[in-house]
Amino acid sequence: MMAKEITRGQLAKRSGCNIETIRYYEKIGLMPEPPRSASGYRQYDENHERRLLFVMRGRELGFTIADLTSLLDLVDRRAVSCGEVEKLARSHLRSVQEKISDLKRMESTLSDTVRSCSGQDVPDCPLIDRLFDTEFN
Amino acid sequence: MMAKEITRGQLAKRSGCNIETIRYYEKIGLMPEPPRSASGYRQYDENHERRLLFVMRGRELGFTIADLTSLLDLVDRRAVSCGEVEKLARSHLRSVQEKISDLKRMESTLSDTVRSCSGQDVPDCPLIDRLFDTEFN
DNA sequence: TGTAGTCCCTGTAGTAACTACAGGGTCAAG
DNA sequence: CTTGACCCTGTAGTTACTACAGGGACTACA
Repeated sequence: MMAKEITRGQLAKRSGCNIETIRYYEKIGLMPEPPRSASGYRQYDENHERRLLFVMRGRELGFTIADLTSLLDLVDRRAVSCGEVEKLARSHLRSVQEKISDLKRMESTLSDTVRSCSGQDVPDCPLIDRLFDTEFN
Repeated sequence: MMAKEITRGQLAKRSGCNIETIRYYEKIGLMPEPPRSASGYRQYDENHERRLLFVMRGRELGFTIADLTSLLDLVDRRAVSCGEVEKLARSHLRSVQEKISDLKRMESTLSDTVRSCSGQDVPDCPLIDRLFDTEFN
């Protein structure tokens, strides 16, 4: 089989991942150390690209590096158990939902407060008042 | 007027702020350096407490330290302009709204995917497939 | 053959907003 | 006078990258 290896820069371009991030993922063990050319250049193949895309998609879904390390470890050990993965994913889902509700709380307070702003160049400001006001914990 | 100064630990307890965080806020200039007792203990008064609560409420609303530095700078210079504050707050509000929509996208993908999980101890898993699948960018 | 430009290599530092030590001094109670 | 709970300082660790600096390698072109 023909290898058609690519460099780190090429992998970065193809995947859309920052070139330094690829090296970072290697350093923390999320990406394997690829073989090197005679002059020390990293040589990546389709498996590396596949794995990098896995990581990138996982990150887009908000999984932590630790989560992805666990998931890829299951894959690497050929020990994927849908039940286990689901457990991790559901726990992540809950944390995403918590973040959403935190942010929604912020959003409603912010928009309520900003709505009552005059927008004029005056020293009296509802937001400043609200932040100083002892009534709001 | 009677001063009734309190220590850092007391301020921490009263405000609910972590004791180390108070020192951190001082280091980055968000809190002023308080006077010291003869033996070097920090002595805080109501103004410090008020300011700390301002910062804590601001952080709860998701403002960055830089935002709060700007806001408090306006206050300190007695140059609060509701228009200016509103501009900052609206820009922050937009970023909160963006975060919400990012998280909602994550949430829907995650819950869709997890819903199709068998939850059984089997190697075939929709989430893993989805992360590996080239169809999903 | 020389050289310019673009890659790649390494290690390290910086980002945000804290949080948690270690190693030492202080203060109040018994 | 000792014990325990405080306070002080500086520094390192956390998350997930990102951005250098200083040096080698490779390609194209004159």
